[in-house]
Amino acid sequence: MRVRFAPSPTGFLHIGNARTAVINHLVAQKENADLIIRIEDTDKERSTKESEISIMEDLKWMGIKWTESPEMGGDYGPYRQTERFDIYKEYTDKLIANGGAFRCFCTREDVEADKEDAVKNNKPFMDRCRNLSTEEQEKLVSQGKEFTVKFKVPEGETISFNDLIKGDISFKSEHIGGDFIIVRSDGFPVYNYIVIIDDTLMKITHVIRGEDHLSNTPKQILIARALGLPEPQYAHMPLLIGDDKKKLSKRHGITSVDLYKKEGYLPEALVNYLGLLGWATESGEEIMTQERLIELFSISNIGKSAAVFDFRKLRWMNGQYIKNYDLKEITDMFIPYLEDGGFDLSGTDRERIESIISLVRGNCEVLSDIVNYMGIFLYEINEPDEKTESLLKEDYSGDIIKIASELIGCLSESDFIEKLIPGIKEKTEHKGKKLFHPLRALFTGALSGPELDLALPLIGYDKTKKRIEYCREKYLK
RNA sequence: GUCCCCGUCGUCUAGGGGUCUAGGACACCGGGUUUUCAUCUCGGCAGCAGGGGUUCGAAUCCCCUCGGGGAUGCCA
Repeated sequence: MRVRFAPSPTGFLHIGNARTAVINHLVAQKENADLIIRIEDTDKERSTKESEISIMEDLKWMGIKWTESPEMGGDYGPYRQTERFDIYKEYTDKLIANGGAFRCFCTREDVEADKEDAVKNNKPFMDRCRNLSTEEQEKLVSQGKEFTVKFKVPEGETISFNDLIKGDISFKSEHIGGDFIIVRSDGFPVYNYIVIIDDTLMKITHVIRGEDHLSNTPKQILIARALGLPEPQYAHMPLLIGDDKKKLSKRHGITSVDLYKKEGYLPEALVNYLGLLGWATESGEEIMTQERLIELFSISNIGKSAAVFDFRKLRWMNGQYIKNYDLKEITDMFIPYLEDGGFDLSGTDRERIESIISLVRGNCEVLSDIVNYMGIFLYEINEPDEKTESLLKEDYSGDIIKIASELIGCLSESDFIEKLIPGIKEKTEHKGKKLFHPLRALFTGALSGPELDLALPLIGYDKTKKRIEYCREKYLK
């Protein structure tokens, strides 16, 4: 079994394409199949090398494993379509020679008018150049007239195939929109044409791709037939859509994998979420190792309907991974986010960093959340935000600040942890929310965060004292 | 316009004629734990798009309508 992922390098790896890649990867791992990466770069306006590089990086980051690619090579290369033009040329010549394709000299205006006419009269579109003889075609070419090459759609045929996800699909040839371009006027071949050539030449057995390609499939099958090539099995995955049920785009939030990486999503969580979208396990388990995911996965249990991409659930899932990851490893992952967030860790030993992370990881859903909590332990003073400030200005907070300030002077490094909070409680007679909320604000400058009892030892005596003094100065006039 | 695909809680889904008073997860709401927030835990709210059939019986099968998505000449 051989499957493929064939991105076009026209931007960053989109989350929808990432899902296709993940599914292909899961299938390949499950069936011990080859996974081929092919770069579909025939859109010369939009394809860029940088895009190809970033897509490959994102795939690697997600842990996708492939067996053939442009950089790795393989027995069926080259794996970049722009490097295969001589192959396509051969097939194009063959098609023109056997009447399967023809040169079309129509202008855009001609075609537009003809199509409009066809729609208006509710009859299939017929191309003007469809019946040009070879001689007439040659003559126009020699006159220097611009042309495209078109596939001549046979009349009265039915194209049907069994889609592994959608089931039996069938199209009548007169409904696929008429003769279609396979080579542009600039000589570049078009996706719909070469995709099937490459799939068969690369011995792809199962084409697993997005549903947006479903209506293109009959065209590709027709080309295969005309060329005497075998047809692969197809599996069209339902699309990923936004919460407004529309195609996922920028306005739905972040849609490219590199941005998820930047925000601090773990590749394991992304793969878990993407791999599980569209189906469910029998037992209902959702947080799974990749091995488990592969074990339970089957292309046949993917549902048929489009799925809304749920950012909230992905976040939750990512948080689960953060909470359960090996402490040393997750610390390594957090550190770059801390450095980006402006924290200087050079004076802090590794053990202390790990202790802090072990305490605050529960508050993080994405790695970048860590910057909200690290200041509690590393900065001398954490400037309270507006809400925290208004809490600190309350009378009951004032009591606490006053008592804390009196007490801290009598306490030392060795006993402040066990005596400070109990002492404040006793003297102020505050308890519950009225006690702990102001305390939290006082010690951390925020209204939420890690457990106070555990945080205090990590904050230390000096910082605690400074913060109390700071708040006394500021709020206790 | 035409063709193709799809339609179970807000979201992802389980369920494929009786075991469905429709199950789970995220989100949301409430209780408990935490002498605070979060975490964790327990509970609750909430759905078969609509209408016709078929059947003793339909979320499950068929038809229609509606809704959404996709394709339809130089994107992939």
